[in-house]
Amino acid sequence: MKISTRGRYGLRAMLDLAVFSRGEHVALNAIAERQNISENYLEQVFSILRKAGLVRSVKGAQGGYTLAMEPAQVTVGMILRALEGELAVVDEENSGEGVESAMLSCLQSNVWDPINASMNQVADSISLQDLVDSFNNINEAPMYYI
Amino acid sequence: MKISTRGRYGLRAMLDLAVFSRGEHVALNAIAERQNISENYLEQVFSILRKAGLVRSVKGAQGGYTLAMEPAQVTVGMILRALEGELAVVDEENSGEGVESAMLSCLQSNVWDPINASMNQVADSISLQDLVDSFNNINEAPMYYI
DNA sequence: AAGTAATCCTATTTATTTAGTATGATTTTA
DNA sequence: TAAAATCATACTAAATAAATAGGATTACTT
Repeated sequence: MKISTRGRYGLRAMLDLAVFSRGEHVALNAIAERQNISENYLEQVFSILRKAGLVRSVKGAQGGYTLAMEPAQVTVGMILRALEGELAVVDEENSGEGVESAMLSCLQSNVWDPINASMNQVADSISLQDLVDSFNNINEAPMYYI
Repeated sequence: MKISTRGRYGLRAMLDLAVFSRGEHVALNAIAERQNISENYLEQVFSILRKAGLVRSVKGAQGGYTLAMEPAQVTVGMILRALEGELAVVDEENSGEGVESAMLSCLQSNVWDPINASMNQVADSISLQDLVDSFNNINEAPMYYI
């Protein structure tokens, strides 16, 4: 029922990147330090984000990561689905017969599908830019992304 | 990210009870058999449901379980919260300071809270009676609850 | 050209949670 | 009194999650 640390760390790291990178590469150890996350573990998370096309990497000294798209183009849903797989509270396939199977289908279409749809809809309605704006507001420090 | 078997089994068992009990006690082994669930495991699930006030039990031979309320009064949300705890994808408390903490609050209020709210809203909008109706429709066998 | 700072890759370990099993006690009906 | 059921709890096994570790590769800098 809970989103794992991978998803939570990853979303937070993406927000960190959006707030602090200003188009330049940011090394993982900077993010890891700011966010108090194990650098080794963050590497695994960024490997997923990179393969999903959400961040770009530059290897070598002075390398690091940048967002692959504008913050306004990236939704929370895209990030979470990349890290956690389909945003779904249940995904049983069910192709049997009988009472058990009929109830499983009934629950799938009346309960799980609507819950899954609403989660995805909310997650897709929030962009990384929305988070950046909110964060800057909270911090009352509109110094980033001038 | 997934609802555990406890929640899934429990919801299915509640639907089974609503469909098949017609106000009489139903023994766990009947449900376990119909739904293909380990009886021992179902016992644990029903222990939770009983303590949550969702079912009533009668001990001894010819005993069993009945719903504690009318199916129209019980929502999917009530059942799932009883079995799974708060329906929330994240619940970190966070009372620190600094960038890390500010981002955690930002994500909590902009992402997790809205997702949690929408899940609960959907789950609370579906009653057990809705599921019974849908199940009977699917089965085209309006023979229960005459 | 060498050294260094970074990503990249993947194996291993540890901890936690989930799922299921087992057993015996208690209660009530027949 | 026997049988059928809930009740309670302890235990085990499997799966998943979280973190750690270490080396390979790449590219910048001096």
